[in-house]
Amino acid sequence: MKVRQVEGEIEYVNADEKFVNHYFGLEDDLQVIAESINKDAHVSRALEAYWGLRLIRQDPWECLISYICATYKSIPAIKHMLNNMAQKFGEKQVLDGNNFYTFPECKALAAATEQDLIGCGLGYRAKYVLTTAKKIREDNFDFEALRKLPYLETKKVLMQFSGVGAKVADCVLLFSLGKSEAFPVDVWVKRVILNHYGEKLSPEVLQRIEKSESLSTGDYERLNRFGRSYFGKYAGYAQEYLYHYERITV
DNA sequence: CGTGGGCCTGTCTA
DNA sequence: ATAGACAGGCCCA
Repeated sequence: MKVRQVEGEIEYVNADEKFVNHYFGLEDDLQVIAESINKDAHVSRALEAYWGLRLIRQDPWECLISYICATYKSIPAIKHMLNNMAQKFGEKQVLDGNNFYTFPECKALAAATEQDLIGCGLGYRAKYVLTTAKKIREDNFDFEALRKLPYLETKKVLMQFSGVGAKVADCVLLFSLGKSEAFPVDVWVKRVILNHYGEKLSPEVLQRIEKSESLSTGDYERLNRFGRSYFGKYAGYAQEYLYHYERITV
């Protein structure tokens, strides 16, 4: 499948238009979403600066494993790891004479050894990926069933997997399970909140997260809850715009 | 039940 | 060039 964007127009080259629209969130009504999350001048600036930014709908399995791998890693390093895994455990596809590798199936990773995965550069994450893949296979786990559950319940289920804490769970909920109220708090979102929403938190909490490098479980919950209650049912979209704005612009 | 320390290793900077 | 810091957090004590 091949698709590209040229001058704001999307070209569907041998691609399933319906799939592409769904995958890139093109069906989402940005006007409605923007009205819903446009609570203050700062998020308003972010919306204007990156108008058109949307949430993708990844495959939940792929999303889960990718974010397990993403912990405590830089983005280039994450890409590298995922490429290694795809080459070693994915299926080869040829398009226009170029080789590509699909994201590995659960079956393939469950059959891997820890050393295989360490060889892909996963480090200590190898154990998490392996344990999670095996559990999904043993339980015959159904990601689709999660779509019917409410946000908090779904999050609890995901957090039972090895290597999945609140942040990873929130990312999977947002980017693959359609839970638009999920509000992942990573280091960048933490900076957003410190720099622009400090007055929304209690002074004690504010002071604590300012001086600490990492986020405790409790403080993650507090920032996450702030995002969801302040921005509402499309908090995840607010998160995306604010995150992007903080990374690129500020 | 909440909190702090340790962690594989690829990238980037000094 | 090569060492050292840091990275889209999680687990365990």
